[in-house]
Amino acid sequence: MDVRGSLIEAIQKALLELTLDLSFDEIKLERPANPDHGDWSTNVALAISKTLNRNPRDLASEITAALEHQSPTHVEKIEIAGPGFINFKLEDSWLHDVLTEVVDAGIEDWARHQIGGNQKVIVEFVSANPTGPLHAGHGRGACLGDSVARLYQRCGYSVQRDFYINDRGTQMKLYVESLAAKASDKEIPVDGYKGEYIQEWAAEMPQEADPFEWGYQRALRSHRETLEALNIYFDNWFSERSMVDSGAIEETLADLRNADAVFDSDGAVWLRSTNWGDDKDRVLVKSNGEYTYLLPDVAYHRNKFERAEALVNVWGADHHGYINRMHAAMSALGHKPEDLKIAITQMVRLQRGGQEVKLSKRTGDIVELSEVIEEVGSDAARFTYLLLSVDSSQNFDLELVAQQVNENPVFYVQYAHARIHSIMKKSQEAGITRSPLSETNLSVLNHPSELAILRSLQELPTVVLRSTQEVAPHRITNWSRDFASLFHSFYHDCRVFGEDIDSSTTQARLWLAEAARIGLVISLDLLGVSAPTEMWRDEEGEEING
RNA sequence: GCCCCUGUAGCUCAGCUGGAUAGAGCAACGGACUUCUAAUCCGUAGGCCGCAGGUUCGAAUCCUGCCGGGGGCGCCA
Repeated sequence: MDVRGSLIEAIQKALLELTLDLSFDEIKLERPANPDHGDWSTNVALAISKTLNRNPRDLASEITAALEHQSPTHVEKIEIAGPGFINFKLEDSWLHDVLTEVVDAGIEDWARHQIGGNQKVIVEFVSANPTGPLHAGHGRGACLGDSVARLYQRCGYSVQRDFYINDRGTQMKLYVESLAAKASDKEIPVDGYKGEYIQEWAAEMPQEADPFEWGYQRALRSHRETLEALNIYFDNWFSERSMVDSGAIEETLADLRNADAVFDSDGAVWLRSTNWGDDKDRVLVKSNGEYTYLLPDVAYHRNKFERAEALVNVWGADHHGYINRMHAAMSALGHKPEDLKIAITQMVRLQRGGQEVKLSKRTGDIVELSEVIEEVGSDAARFTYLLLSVDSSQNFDLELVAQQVNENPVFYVQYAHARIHSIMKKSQEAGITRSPLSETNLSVLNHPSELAILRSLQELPTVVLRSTQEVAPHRITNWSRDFASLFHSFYHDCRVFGEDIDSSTTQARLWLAEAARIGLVISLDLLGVSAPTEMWRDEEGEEING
């Protein structure tokens, strides 16, 4: 059991002595921001004082007295502060235990959770129409979805990545018509696609090819290649058309009818989504007999629920109005809304040197995601897309991310990793071998910079958990920045080896570096960013990754 | 008009499941390379947390209203 758990248990026991029965989860233990407030702190006395109608400081002193009888491990001092906080000052040894835990768990198991219980989760993301290349805005959803999938995996879920392909319907028809028109030098339809790529792809298309099938495959290949450049791979490319062929769409409609969730009006078939909190009922089948976008998508979600117990969708901000109707449809089919989690990413505004670059797919002046990757590199692209909360809109400045290394934190984090490798390599070259951890005296680690690294490592499991629950990989990005900063400080303050460093210190610091490496690799992997072992910079200041 | 996101340092943003003195990066200024990579480190300065109420022992965080910014409100996808 870690310190946190044993402290909470101790508090629980102390409360029982005062005939107060609180559950483990009711007792909050926090890491205070101010070091003067100790290593851990609880507000439990404040929280219960109201219902007991007692003075919180009196309660705190009674709880503290009961705690002191138990003398919990690592606890050096217990203090009451402010309105009634109970602060625990711990011996440094608790952090030395953290080091051992981290190294024992390793990259594989530190900050890994089993809360998923191998439950199947499908993360659906990107799902861009196969009507043209992915643009820069898709990058955010792509990086987010992939990172969320990695987070779920780390929390013990069995994850599949799904890409839903709208390979039928109006937009597809317009795309194919545009492509065919361009190929035969005819006028592109009024609402058609007019981007540069239409011309390029039309020129590639063999004369005898079926524009529909060829155009569809061409767009899919474009998507696949771009995503692979970001190291993103899908388990399922799910075709909308396939559900027409299999009858799944009609089955879905029948299921909705059986659930009394549809009605006919004005010659159209409607989903009674207002029954489940939507502002309007929604058309499923138009009066001309064609499906709207909604019905096949409902069928697709029905299919996903056949394959998994929980679903996560990553949608763009323009789809937010769609959440209610999809939840309504799933409720009608007997699923729980909380089993379909929908993350909305706010807009990405692409800029180049402060000048806005338009994202529109139909102006013909698009910036493709592949161009972004080419310009800034996969690592910088992923890190940048995952830097902000998805609730904030993002200005992604290509020039800044590609060139101004100082404003670009990805290199800062990767450099910390490269430095660790350099320490390992150089110490080996100096003839130092790392002795087993069990034979290493960690108590020499007492410099604030050393202890700060261990404190931060101790927090990573919590960060991972919250990141997953909140669909918020940016917490990982921010943790990795803060952690890299702590490592760089340590690097400066504490030399690992050299003439004036005794061998026991060298040994302990080598293990500290190893623990730091584990933390960095885990966090970078969750972001899908590489962890280079060397990074050098040439004389012009351009970065070169090794 | 309705719905979603948002407003925190000059700029870009964390922090929001209520906690103690609100943080980081960049920009500005001043320091640190004979030593494991200076892509680094240390320091200084910089804040009515949009505004006004409310709840609370305690509010950047929760609630209400207002103001500003972005997005969405089709038998389009």
